[in-house]
Amino acid sequence: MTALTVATFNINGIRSRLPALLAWLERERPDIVCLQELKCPDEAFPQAAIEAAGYGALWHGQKSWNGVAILARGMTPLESRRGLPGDADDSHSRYLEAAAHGLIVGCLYLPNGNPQPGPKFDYKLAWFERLIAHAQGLLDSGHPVVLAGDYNVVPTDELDIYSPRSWKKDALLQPESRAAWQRLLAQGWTDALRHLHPDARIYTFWDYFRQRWERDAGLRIDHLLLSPALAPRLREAGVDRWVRGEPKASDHAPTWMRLGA
DNA sequence: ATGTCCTGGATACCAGGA
Repeated sequence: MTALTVATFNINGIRSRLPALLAWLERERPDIVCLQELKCPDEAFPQAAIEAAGYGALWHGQKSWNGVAILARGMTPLESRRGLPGDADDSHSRYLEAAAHGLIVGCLYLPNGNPQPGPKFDYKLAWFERLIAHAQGLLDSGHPVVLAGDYNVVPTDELDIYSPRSWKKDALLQPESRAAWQRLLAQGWTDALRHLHPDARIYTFWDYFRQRWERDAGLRIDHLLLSPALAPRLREAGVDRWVRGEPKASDHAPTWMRLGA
């Protein structure tokens, strides 16, 4: 086994953000990348540019919204699942799973759920239940698994958000969202960033509104979870904040962890 | 309520989503 960097990045439109993605890949050279919010139909995915950067890719896109991809440096990931089980009528492209560099990687874009209450929030919670059910199966397999992506959940009011005041009614902070997150973790998953930095304020998303980047008014909603088989390899984790400060940046920054050999 | 930025459809802006 070799050391690996695994990252997740909500890119908010892969076509308009392709130069930013390529610059980040070149500078940080992650081994595995989970991307969300491609906002791009399958036929328009920029495969050639990503391959030229040294990455094989799988993608599950759709027109206008959602869309997830898994990149692996020097290889093409081997797809194991496209879409979460449990609802044949769910047309959103929000889950993709593959084997790469000796890991099973689940890349997810959990529904935002706003406004709440309402049908979008119900969809979020139902999607979360399907994720929890599927995650249990992954744990039962005993394989080394990473579940990475935009969970659209701020785990706590204290270290995961600059101030909860103006977000109290937001779907990202609701008790139901947080309870689902806690039930997922209670299966045995390790929240990589929080595990290594138990007392640090960590943000991965800064809203475009109201100069929230300039004020460092962020939220931690992009998460990397490790299965018990993999947790002993966790060495480092962080957020590539420099990406958020570039011109025309996504509202999220890449979030990563380093696994030892 | 406000603010910004993406996509797509039909225009020289708007709607929908986040």
